[in-house]
Amino acid sequence: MARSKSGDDPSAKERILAAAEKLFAESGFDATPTSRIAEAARVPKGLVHYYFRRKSDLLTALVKRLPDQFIEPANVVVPGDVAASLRGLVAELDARLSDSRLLSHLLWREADTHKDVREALQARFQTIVHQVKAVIIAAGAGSIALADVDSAAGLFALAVSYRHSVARHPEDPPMMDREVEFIADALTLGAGAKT
Amino acid sequence: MARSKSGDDPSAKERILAAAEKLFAESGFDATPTSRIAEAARVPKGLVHYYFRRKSDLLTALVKRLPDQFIEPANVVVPGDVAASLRGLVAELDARLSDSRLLSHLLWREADTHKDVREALQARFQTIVHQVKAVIIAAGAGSIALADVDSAAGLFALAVSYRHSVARHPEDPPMMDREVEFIADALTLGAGAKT
Amino acid sequence: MARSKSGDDPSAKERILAAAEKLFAESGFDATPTSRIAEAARVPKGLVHYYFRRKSDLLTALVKRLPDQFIEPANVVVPGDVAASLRGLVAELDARLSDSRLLSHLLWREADTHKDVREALQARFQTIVHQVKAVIIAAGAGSIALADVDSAAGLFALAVSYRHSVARHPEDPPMMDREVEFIADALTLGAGAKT
Amino acid sequence: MARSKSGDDPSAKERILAAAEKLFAESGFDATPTSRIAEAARVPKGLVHYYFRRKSDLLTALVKRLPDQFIEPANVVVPGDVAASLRGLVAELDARLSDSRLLSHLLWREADTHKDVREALQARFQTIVHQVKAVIIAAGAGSIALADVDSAAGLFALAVSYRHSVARHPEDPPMMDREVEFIADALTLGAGAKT
DNA sequence: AATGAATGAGACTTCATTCAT
DNA sequence: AATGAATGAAGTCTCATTCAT
Repeated sequence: MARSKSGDDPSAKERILAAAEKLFAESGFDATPTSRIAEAARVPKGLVHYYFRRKSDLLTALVKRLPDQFIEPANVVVPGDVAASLRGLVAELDARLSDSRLLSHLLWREADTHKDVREALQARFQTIVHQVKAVIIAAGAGSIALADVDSAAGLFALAVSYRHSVARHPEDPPMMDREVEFIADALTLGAGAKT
Repeated sequence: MARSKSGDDPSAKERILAAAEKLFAESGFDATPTSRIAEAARVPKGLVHYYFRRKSDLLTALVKRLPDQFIEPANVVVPGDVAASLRGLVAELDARLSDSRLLSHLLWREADTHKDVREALQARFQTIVHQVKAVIIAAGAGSIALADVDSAAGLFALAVSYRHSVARHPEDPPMMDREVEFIADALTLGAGAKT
Repeated sequence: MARSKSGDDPSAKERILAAAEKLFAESGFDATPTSRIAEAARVPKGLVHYYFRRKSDLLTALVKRLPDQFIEPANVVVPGDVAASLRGLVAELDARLSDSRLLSHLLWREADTHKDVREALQARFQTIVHQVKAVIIAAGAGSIALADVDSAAGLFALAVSYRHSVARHPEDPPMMDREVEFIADALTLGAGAKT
Repeated sequence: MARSKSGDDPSAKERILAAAEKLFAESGFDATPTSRIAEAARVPKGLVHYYFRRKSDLLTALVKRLPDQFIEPANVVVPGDVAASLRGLVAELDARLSDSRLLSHLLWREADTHKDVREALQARFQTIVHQVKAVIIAAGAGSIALADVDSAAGLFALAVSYRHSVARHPEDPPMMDREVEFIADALTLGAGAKT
């Protein structure tokens, strides 16, 4: 009886979080009543507030579920081939972030109103920038101008973030593999080297 | 005080829109009660709904106030110098968009929930992409690979949009002139030409 | 210019009343905003309140437009034939009341809330009863029991009122010629005579 | 006072319905704010909307409380005496409907605006017509013309409905036993038989 | 006489949150 | 630990009515 509702169902708390993530992403934080979350999670309304005293605690908990992005650069670096390395990094980030696409987008939207969320997103952005730089340097050592690395990593992180967080509507400008190629090539050719 | 409501004061309707823009940008659309807008605009609560029957009409009206972005490419193109041309374009767009920074940011956030807003932003994005392409082609004719223009224009527009729409918190990664330079150089050097 | 909007149009005041009658009957008094009346009457909103300071004045004015129901019994009485006389009376009332069907129904509905209206309807009902009695007596003199006249006239007036005021939905039980026939026959045959 | 909310008090939900019935009947549906209902029921305003999400749900719930009118014809039929049978039926209906006089009247008034209500009233009317016919046929078998039964039942049902639904003001024409007698006699005497 | 901008009271409704059980 | 009834604050929106012109 203690686990009457379990079996292999995720725990009630887990179901609540999953429902919140889905509904927040669909309709926005403010437009999603906790009652609808309870309904979607198939738990009584009271339980939502039992686990998450304030509604915003749901958002905070969701932020904590953001998957870690730490990637072993070694796994994607193809020494001497920046383009291939970046392609590998894109694939790796995609795989790792695709699970949390809804979540990323939702956080992006609520970042303004919730400090928690904003900080989490900023940290995530910085993490990506650092990883990109590490990969570029590891792959391009000797063949690229270091002066370009910051610019390229910034653009790259921007593109990836945009693709995973902001651009969610089918009509949005797709974030495009050719641009990534463009950056890689530019680096290799030493664009900006003269700067 | 005798002429508090007349003289050089903007009209009540204008004050309402200005207050809405400010408050929406500060706290978000949902978190801003119309009553606070009325208060900030120094008009009675009823007048807000007299001019804007539904709250979302305020957003629609705000969208219509988005300044036109049509720029005469001729004004910024420096023939033969892509970097200078893009720098000119950035300056031009900055000047034109800086007035509506709050507005852009607010719209970006509400794009998910309001179709009007989403469409306006998408149109605006496309406009910028087209202008960038026109400038690049005009400035770089003969010296750049046309195959790169789309990639470069996409990245550039993305950067500009991001800078004007998303990055608003002082802690956000600043949108960076060096990246623009990087793109220009890459184009000139023919990055991606081999694709 | 004084009659700039006239021509053969009914006066603005008249148009307002007509619009009010139609809209009140369609949606009810409370559910009809004066603004919609103004719109339907093609007059500025201010004019409605200029002519009818309070909204309820519209109802009062409408009551005053109730057509007089005074019928010359002589016109419908067929001496010696009660059935024919009642049939004539029905036709006469129908002709006279059909113009005001909307109005009757509307008044019926609002009778509870507006004393004016209630009194007008009661007066109208009494008028009809009296007329029915007069017709029956004139037509049936000698051949019917006077004791029945009140009962018959009451039923008859009830049927007519119902038909003109309450039963407006197509699905409502139609008010039925056979019943009128039934009453006439009953009178002639002396139903209730033994009472 | 310690048990003000418990004991033999009807439940809060019941009190709300009772208050709504009373106030709607007194002032009409539109003119009764839910806040006044809450006040009359001695419950906080929020509770009214907790039980009845929309105000119109109150009406729907009230409709469902309409007492069933199914009467065992056997209980009122006096074989061979139509008049007595109809008198019995009137008494029976009166006893059964008198509790819901306010309710009936209120529903009648709102029938135009609320489809639910209209349908309920129409069904109720048909039920009464059928019962009247059954009683007449059972009581008058052999002694009345079947051709008259429909007319008579229609008139009778009309009178009863009117009496229970419309005529509520003391000044309204009373609904009158003599009319019922009149109908019974007419049936027995074969009024309309020649039709 | 006529107009429509302006006003503010108040209605319905939603919902996060509390609390007794 | 869990529940769902209960609460009341707050929001959006409608509208009759007033008033300056």
